Amino acid sequence: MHMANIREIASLAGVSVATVSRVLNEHPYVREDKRIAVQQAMEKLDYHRNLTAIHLSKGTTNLLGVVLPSIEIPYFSKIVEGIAEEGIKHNLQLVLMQTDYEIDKELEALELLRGGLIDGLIFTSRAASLDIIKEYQQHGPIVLCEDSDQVELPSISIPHEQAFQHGLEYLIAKGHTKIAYTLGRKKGTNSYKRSNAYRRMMTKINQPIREEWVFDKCLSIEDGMRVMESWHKLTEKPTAFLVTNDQVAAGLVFAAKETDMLIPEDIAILSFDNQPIARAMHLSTIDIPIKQMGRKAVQSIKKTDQSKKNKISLPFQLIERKTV
Amino acid sequence: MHMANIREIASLAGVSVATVSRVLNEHPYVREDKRIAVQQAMEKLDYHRNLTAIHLSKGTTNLLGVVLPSIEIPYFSKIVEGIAEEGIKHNLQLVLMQTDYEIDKELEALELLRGGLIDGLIFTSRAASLDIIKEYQQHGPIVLCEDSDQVELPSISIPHEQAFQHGLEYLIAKGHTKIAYTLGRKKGTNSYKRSNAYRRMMTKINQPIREEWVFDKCLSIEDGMRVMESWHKLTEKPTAFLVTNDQVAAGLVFAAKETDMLIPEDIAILSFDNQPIARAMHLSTIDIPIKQMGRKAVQSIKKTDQSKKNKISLPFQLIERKTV
DNA sequence: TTGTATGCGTTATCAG
DNA sequence: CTGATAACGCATACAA
Repeated sequence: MHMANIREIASLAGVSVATVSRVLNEHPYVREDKRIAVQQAMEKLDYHRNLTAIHLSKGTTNLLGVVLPSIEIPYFSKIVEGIAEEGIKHNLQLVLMQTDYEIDKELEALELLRGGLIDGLIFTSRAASLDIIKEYQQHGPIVLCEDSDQVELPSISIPHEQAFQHGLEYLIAKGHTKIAYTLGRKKGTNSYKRSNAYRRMMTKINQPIREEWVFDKCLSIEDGMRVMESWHKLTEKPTAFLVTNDQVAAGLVFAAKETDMLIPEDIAILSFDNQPIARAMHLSTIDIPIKQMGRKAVQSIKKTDQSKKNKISLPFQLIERKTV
Repeated sequence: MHMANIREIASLAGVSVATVSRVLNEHPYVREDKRIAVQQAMEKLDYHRNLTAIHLSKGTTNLLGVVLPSIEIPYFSKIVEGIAEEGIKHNLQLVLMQTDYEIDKELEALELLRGGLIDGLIFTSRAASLDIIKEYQQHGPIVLCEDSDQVELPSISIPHEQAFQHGLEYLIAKGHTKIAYTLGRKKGTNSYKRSNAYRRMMTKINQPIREEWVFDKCLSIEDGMRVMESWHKLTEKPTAFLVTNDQVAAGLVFAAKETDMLIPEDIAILSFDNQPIARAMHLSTIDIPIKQMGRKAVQSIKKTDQSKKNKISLPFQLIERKTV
């Protein structure tokens, strides 16, 4: 099946390609009879525009890149959901890039931006350094979904340090002083903030910082179960956990059940996100407007004045349920 | 910042654009000194290829479309994970299209194929009719992730009818005859197969088909909880549930706990997928190689002879745990 | 209101 | 081994 192009339409309709292009793009100033002739020609040859050609000609693609470590983690798929919903309003298609936190893959995403394949790029999380990422700003808007201190790159997040502190204060108010915590990725910016809050808080209430009480690479239910299992091996045992997300909390709860431990009597658990599973399991958690983050990220990309407001902070909210 | 093009490189290096293109594409037959001159020119002008131009010239984009109703449902994000992993091997980028089962959005995806923006399209699920989709095959490979009877469109799936029957037989062997079931989307092909198996099996064991025992639109934890709540209102109550996926099963279990019902004593629950939550909650479930489906879908797209094997069937496996 | 000509940045053919 | 030149398909400034 042959794909007709704009030239063939023009000749069949007895007009120039410019006129065809005009009716294609709904320009004013094209005589009605010609417009009709063109439309009939398009109909007859089953004409449809070649999008790549349009992109080359216009120098823009309406494609938005999204880098994320893994789509299977609910936190990220929810951000993507938000990005997708907002993207549709702006007529943007999403190019998804799963990186597993491999810097090379993140660089590939950046190269797509430089290569003009995507008009903008959202990092839902990252492993690459800011200095590297900044370099690519000249090729298109980039936004980070993290609680960043710098202002050269737009970012959007909840204030993680505050939120974590708030969680700790809540646990302390409930009588806990021996508090362990888990992180998704120790090296991440958000994790860094959370650790900051932890150290500050522990110092304040005169508790030592125990390295064996911080668990890295905790993102899934299985990770949560693994943490609970290692809890049993601890010589000194914490009485409360402040964890990465609801999945990890769920894993902790499931594993606790295996050994007939009582939540929150034996161990209190507070998590982040407030995903559906948290409500279903009565998990106490700190709500994060994740989908909203995705939406705002797209809006930030679309803003022409990327310089105007570089750092967007969203609210969090502690939800009291039955695990603390 | 100006983006240099191939012509500028050519003139700076004192060669033709053809030669530049040759070193760019690592062609043989280009003299070493010229190659070096070109490379130095590229270095000096910080040259990087424009991907859109390449795509237009080559008539191919290395972009693969993926349509799915919602990325938040673990079943779909896991397929995407498989697609992403396999896609990376073939140097494919993913264009994700969330449709919420709206036909218009599926049509948009098909238009991207026709417009040459994507080289192929994977339907992880669909609402549009096969007749419509078939029309677009001329513009690129399309593959369906469903248990399809037709052979004009390539498809990949587990045999849902067999699998559902297997599940029913297991429940029956455990002494159940009053069996309810849930579906993700009644109109979907896979659901259709499941319903077929149900009707056949109920007839076989001389049980009536009760419309109030089939629950539509069940995909999430919340849906599962909702179903359990409506169970209480049933005049005639089933003793077992065969449900869409592990999330729905989890919802049933959580809701059951609210009213102190015992699983499996009061109600048996068997689900599909075997996602991590199933192991964590000791859910009896029918394992589906979801990620593998995604991988195979990409492989099927890449195969030149789309006619060769149009229907791929993957194995399923019943995992006995503690909810039946 | 319309057409011509040029540009977008590559690749590929073909002659040399 | 190299270069001129024609695609690829569309948009658009400019002239008419």
